[in-house]
Amino acid sequence: MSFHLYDSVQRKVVEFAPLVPGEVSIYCCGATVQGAPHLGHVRKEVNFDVLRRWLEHSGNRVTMLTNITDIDDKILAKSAEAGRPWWAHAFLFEAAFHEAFRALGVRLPTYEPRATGHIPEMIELMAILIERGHAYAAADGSGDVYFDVRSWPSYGELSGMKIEEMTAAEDADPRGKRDPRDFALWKGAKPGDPDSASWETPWGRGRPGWHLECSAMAGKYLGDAFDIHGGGLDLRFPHHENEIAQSKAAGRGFASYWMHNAWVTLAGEKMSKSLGNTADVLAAVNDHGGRAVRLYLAGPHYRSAIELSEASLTEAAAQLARIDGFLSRAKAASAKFPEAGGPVALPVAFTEAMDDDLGTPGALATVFNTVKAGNVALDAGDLAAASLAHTEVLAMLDIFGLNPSAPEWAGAETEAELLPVVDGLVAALLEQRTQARTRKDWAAADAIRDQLAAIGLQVTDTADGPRWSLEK
RNA sequence: GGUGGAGUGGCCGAGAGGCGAGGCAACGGACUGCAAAUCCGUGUACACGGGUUCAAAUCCCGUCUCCACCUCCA
Repeated sequence: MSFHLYDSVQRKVVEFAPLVPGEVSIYCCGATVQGAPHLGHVRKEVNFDVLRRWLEHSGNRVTMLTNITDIDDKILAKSAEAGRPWWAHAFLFEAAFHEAFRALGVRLPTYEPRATGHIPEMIELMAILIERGHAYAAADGSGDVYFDVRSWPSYGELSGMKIEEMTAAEDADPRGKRDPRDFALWKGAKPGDPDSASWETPWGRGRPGWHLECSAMAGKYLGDAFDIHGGGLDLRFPHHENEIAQSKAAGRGFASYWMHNAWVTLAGEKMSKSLGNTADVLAAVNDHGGRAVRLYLAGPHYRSAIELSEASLTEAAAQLARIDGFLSRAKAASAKFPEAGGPVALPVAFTEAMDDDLGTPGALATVFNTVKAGNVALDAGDLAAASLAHTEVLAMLDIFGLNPSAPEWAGAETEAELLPVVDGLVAALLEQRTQARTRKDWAAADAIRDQLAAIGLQVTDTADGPRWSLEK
């Protein structure tokens, strides 16, 4: 079975066929860098990072494009509040997003263009749309440029909404719009806006509307047509609907497939800045570890809402501990493993699950089944089977981005440098404990173990001798 | 009002006509000096009411509840 995905336009799972076999282009709407990232934001990054890894594993060269919206109403408003230039504000939070991604092992996209760096491409796109009769400069001379939704018959193809049934926002100021449902491609500069926040166009000074930048940048880096467009479910309307309209009306093929990830919820409600129910990414990583948070986000299916709680993060950490427990057990025995022959094939159940619309829950179940099989093999002294399970588990964790020895988790250099030192010290103590146990001095043996436990080191006795691990 | 989605065991979370995904927690057992880890075992779950079918968590009809989007949102 080849890769299948749920396409939000067709509303069903369909076979995936890239425009160019072996090459996949993905555009994924990125952050508006107006404030700090929360767990909801990073779910999208983790989900699409797993998609990217899976497509690459399946033999594709993936070009991943994620934009940064570094100019918009909120950035201007919030930077003014904070008393810093809008561009400094945007950069501050761009860095915060990057830090959150790093903490979760999310790889940087292939390209990550900023909206403000692509004004000429936007002007070009607007010129085409105006020429074709799909856009117009506002009659009030404000410098606004609008897309004429009535000029585009298939407007609504993604969201399923009909223009007649759309209710215009109550507080919307129609300004120079011909129809209240027309959306802004470009926003004319307003009095009081910083000079640096507007650019010259044939229709007056102004700045990009939110929707236009994505079409302009996707066109520049991925071409008129590309494979997958992704983003959060809330972007389906209006943002993605508008992207489709303005791109196709300009004669571009745009995306073949649309993928949308669901929410992280808190008490059943979507996490969002406007509701104020956000959870800080770095705090969660600090409490539970980046890999546990990543597992929490990547384990459930990307189209299911997931409820955030302290318990759900703790459980993810427990799941990871089970996997890591096997990995360290297998590593301890690996010196005796037979030579591996050839590349590792992933378990069929894993591949089938992932090929079916990125079925991470089924794929994760396969990880656990393989962990169990590996533990059974270790118990039975079946080194060949244990070795196979070990390599399979690592290969599956690579797809999830959870392989503990992968570069993205080796980031903490000091940790990596200190590890051999700690290992040597603990080994010396464990040697003393082993001697105490040999002479059945349980009090002394337990004292050493308790001492280590007190500083967060857990000692486990195994047939191959004691092992230690850090409590999370 | 329009457009989508959801309700599954103590908890999280898959599945989408027939065999109980997986994990966490709990209980029993094996192993262990003890513990931890590991393994073995233990569950008659699918919002409610009808219907179709040999068979329904899954399909149909109705009802209830919740969530999201409708030009700010991952």
